[in-house]
Amino acid sequence: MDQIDVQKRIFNAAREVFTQKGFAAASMREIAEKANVNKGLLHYYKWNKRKLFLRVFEEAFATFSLRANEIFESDMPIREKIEAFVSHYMDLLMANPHLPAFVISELNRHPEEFIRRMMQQSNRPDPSNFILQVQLAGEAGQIRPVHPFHFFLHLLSMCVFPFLARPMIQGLLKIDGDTYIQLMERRKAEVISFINHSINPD
Amino acid sequence: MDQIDVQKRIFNAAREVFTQKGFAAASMREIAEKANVNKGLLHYYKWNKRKLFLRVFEEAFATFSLRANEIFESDMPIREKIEAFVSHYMDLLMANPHLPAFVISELNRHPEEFIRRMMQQSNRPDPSNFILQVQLAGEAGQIRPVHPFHFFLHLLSMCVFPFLARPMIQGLLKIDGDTYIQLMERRKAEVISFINHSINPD
DNA sequence: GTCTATAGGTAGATAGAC
DNA sequence: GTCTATCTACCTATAGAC
Repeated sequence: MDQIDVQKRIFNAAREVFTQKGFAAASMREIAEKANVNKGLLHYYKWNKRKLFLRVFEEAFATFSLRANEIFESDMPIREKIEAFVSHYMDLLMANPHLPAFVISELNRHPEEFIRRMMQQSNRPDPSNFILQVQLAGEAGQIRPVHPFHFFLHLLSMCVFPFLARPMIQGLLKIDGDTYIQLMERRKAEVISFINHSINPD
Repeated sequence: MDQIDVQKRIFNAAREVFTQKGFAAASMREIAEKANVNKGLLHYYKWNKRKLFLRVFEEAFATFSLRANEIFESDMPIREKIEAFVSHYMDLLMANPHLPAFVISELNRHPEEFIRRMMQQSNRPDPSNFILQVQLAGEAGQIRPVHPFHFFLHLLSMCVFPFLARPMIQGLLKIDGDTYIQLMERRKAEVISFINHSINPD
């Protein structure tokens, strides 16, 4: 572990601490300890708490928005695209189960700054292609006409929310983390089926 | 404002500060200032930061779980109950638009403690009645048979998630807070219609 | 590059005057 | 009940020895 480049050790430690504790509860001391470097070194490498946090947050946010854009902008028929989104996006969420809560928490802590900063970046989420496709598919009779933006929100909500409410759901069902992942794996088919039944033309 | 009972002023200030900043970023000084009382008074009234926070969190959590239980345990046919839930729960969310992010953030910050503490309380969320009703309605052919727990999750997700992702959605659509509320008011009918189309028997 | 020491600030909590 | 003053602990960040 100590073999790895110091810069990388610092950043990995920062990711771990910030995503677990959030900006306010995190400390530079803890990041330094976890990276096995001296506190002073963080500043030698031109980091401060805010810069380190912004890098971690942007990486986390980009993880989710890039994958979503990838799928939304791909060249697939609407139903396949919905299936691909549910399947691949939930895979991503299962691989990073605590990142969604981190992003949502910090995003709501400074909403104006978030809107200002993130929405000017190239990696911002952009479902416009998908929304247009839903609109056109409805007009062409391929699917039941639905409000395209709200449909996008339905899709995203059903995939992401269970990971935000995870502690509550684990408490309700009295299940452990592994069982939770199994439940989410099973959920993919449930979400796809639920959506497909809703958008079948009358 | 200074007329109000000191205890109530303290608690109102605590609610405001904690829900806006979260536990870690909140300070007793700020709560005291907002309540127009001396810092020392907070401790005179036997409060400390943790106790004050727990009261605020429990109140916020109970707000959402009590209303949900109320609807889930009411005596209504399944379709009416779904409509009532979407309508009344989204009303509650619109009336407290920043509480969901607060609850989800803090809940994920200490998941084990949350599961231990909240799930033993009388006001914990309990959708078991609703889940059973969905199961029975499916068997009776009133609705298409669906996985009852995942269906409950679909319903909750579509109502709550848009309030958690609010800054992102406002950024995407370039709309202000008032327009957002209008969008959510409109959303009620979209969610109800989306669900109804999905659960119509084949 | 890596360390120690410390500056400078703010946090929660308490003691005691009034 | 309400105030001031203060304690202890921790934070970020920096200066400077090695």
